[in-house]
Amino acid sequence: MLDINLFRETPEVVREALRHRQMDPDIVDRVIELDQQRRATLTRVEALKAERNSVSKEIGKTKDPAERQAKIEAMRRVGDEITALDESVRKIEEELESTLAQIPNLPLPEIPIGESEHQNQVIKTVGTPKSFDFTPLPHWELGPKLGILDFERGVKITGSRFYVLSGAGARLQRALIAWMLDLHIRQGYREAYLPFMVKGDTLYASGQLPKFRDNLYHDIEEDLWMVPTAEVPLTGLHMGEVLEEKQLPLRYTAYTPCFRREKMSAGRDVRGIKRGHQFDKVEMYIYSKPEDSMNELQKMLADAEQTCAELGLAYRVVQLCTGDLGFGAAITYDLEVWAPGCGEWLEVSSVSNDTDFQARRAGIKYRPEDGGKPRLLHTLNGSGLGLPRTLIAVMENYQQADGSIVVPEVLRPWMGGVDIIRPE
RNA sequence: GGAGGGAUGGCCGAGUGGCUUAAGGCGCCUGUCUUGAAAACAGGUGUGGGGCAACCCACCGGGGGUUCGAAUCCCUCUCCCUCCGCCA
Repeated sequence: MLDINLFRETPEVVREALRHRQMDPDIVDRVIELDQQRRATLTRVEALKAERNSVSKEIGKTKDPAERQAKIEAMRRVGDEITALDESVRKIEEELESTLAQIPNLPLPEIPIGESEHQNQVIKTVGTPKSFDFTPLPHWELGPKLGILDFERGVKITGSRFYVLSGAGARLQRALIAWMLDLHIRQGYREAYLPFMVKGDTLYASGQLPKFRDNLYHDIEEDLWMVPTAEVPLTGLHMGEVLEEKQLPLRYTAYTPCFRREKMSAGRDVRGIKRGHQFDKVEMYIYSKPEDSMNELQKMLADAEQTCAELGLAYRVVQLCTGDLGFGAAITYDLEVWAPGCGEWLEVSSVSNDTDFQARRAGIKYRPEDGGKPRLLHTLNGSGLGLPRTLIAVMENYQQADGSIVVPEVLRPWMGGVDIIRPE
C-alpha cells in the first residue's frame, strides 16, 4: 500500500512509476478523486455527529418534556442523515482501499527502466560455469537413472507438476535445508517454524491478496490459504504490532513448503522440478528501521550469495528492471546459479526491499527511542535458497561421467556417510 | 463436537443506558526536593482520521442491530480459559 500523501502531493511521481512498471497511470486520478470525495463527505458527517453528541448530552439534562421531545425529534432526523452519509463514506473508502490495494510499490530512483526481464542487468558473475569432459545430463534424466527422483509416481499420487524425491534424493534436499538454516543462524537470523496455512488477512498484509488470488490454494471449509512463500507468515508474525526501536533489526529465517497454483505460468518450464505446485524454500526476512534498510538489503544479498558460494556453485547477481519488479518490491536482486544439464541460469533467490509498502498494509510500526510517534518500518525478504533449483544445480554440477553425484562437502554431515550418490 | 466462563489503554483492573471527558493502581516521561539516587509531591503519558487553526470525529475482541444517546441492551462471529468427547 502506498502512502495516500504521495497521490495528494506528487501524483506525477506515482504516474511515472506506474508507466515504468508497464501499468496504466490513470488509476492515480481515480485515487485522487475518491480521496477528495472521502474527505468532503467526512467533514459533513463529522460535523453532524458533533452536533448530535452535544445535543444528546443536553437531552439527558433537559427536564421540560416538550423541549426534550423537540430535541429528540431533531436528532432523529440528524441521525437519519448520519446513517446515509456514513454509508456513502463506507462505500467510498471501500473503493479507495481496493483501488490502492492494486497499486504496486514505487521502484527506487536507481532502478533501471525496462519493460520486461530482458532489460534486467547482470551486476556480477562469481565463479565460472563448470566444464565437463562429457556431456552433462539434465536432472530429469540424472535423477530417475539414480532412482532418487520419480516423476511418474508424483503424477499418480497428485497430478501433473508433482514429483517424489526418494532415498538419497530426499535426504540431499533435507541436508540442504538443515545446512541453509544453520548457515543463516550463524549470519544472525532467528529460526522460526511457522504455520503453512494462513487466513486471508495475513495474505492481504503481505500483498498476495487480493491481486494474486488465482495463484493460491484455498481451503473453503475452514477459509484457510496455503502459503505461497514463508514471506507471508513472516510478515504476519508482527502484523498489527508496534515494536521497540532497540529490537530492530529483527532478522528471521524459516523453512516452509510453498504452494502455488502457477495458473499464470501454465505451460512454462514443464520439464523437471524447476517449477512445481509444491516446493520447499528457506527464507530470510528482516524488519528494519527505514534508514538502515538499504544496508540490510546488502547484507541479505551477501548472505544469499554466501549460500551459493559455499555450495561451490557459479552464480550471478541480476538487478531487476522496473518492468520485472514484484508487486511489493522497491528494489530486487535475483541470484541465478548455473545448471550445466539444463544449460541455463536458474533463479534460486530473489532479494527485495519492500520499504514501507508491506508495513503499511500489515500495520507494523516501531516506537522511536526518543519517544516520538510510532513510525512504519521497512521489511525485506529473500530466499536463501529455493530448494528445487538448488537441488537441480547441485545434481547437475556435481555429476560424474558414470552418472553418479558427488555430495558437496558442506552437506556431508547430514548424509550419513554417503559421499557419492550412486544408482540404487 | 458438547457444557460453562471470559475478552476494557503498555500492564492490572472498575464500569448494567446520559457528571465516563473510560475511575483507580502499576509502569513510563517531566518538574520540585537531593551531592547523586530512592522516596514523597505536582503535572503529563493510546491509535487512526478530518480541519489553515481553534477544535472535531472514530475506536472498550470483529461485524451487525435497538436508541435522541451504547463499554453498558440484543444478534452474530472470532479467540482465550475450565471440563467432557474424539484424536497423531
